Amino acid sequence: MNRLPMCEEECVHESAVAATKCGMLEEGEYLDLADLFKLFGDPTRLMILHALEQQELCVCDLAALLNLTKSAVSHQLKGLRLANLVKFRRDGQNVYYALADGHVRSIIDIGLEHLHE
Amino acid sequence: MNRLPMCEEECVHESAVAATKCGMLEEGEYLDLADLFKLFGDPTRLMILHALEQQELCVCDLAALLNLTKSAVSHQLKGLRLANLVKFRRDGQNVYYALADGHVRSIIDIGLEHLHE
DNA sequence: TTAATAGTTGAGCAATTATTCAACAGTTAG
DNA sequence: CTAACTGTTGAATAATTGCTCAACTATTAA
Repeated sequence: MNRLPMCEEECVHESAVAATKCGMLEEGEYLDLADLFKLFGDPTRLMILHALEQQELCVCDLAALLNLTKSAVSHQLKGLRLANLVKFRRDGQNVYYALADGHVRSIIDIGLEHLHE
Repeated sequence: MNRLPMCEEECVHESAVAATKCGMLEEGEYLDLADLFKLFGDPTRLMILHALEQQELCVCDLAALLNLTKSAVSHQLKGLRLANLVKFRRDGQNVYYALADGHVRSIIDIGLEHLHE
């Protein structure tokens, strides 16, 4: 996000850049989008999300499934909660987590498709 | 990826965990998938990808469009290249980059859909 | 009430990463 | 050839981040 030296302005296809600039989103959109995709950029969170694709699970289940501490799982779930990727309900001592909507599955599926082609 | 203390094994819904475990992928898949999504987890790379959704551009164009140095753009493009998200062709002094396939657009679109709902 | 279990949270540490800088390679023009 | 330009690369730095640890809250049972 720094200012450009003049020489970098000279070598550009100006009309192409101008046209592309019109189609760009506001900077905040890219920041929000990046924060969302960062959540998919960690194997632990991907495993949590993929597990929850299959069924609702409590924190302890996820910890046992993935060989992690409850604390580590809870920290990751917090990020997923704040991004509205998972929802939760308390039942007695347990807190059960589930996917909030179908976007998680869609994104993971496209990612796997890309890897396997 | 540490070993669990015994107490964490006791509080688990064992059949749910066992069933979920069967549906999980191999660990390497989650690592690869995370590496892929990490590329979407940075605003600069997202802007590069979104610009290339609109048209093929050279490194200098991207640098001017995004107010970055050519070096910064080139570094980011390297990651995108290694993940087969972008392709490139040289024409004289310029190297033109374009999206490699439709997965980038699909993933970004779903991400935006999630943010805006 | 006390004890036990499930879950959350904040601080701190180790590892990852985005950018800058400087040097280098490839192409074109004179 | 040299000079100018586009683009790449490696090292270094600054910022981010995932996990652990310890302390805490909440619910249940005795």
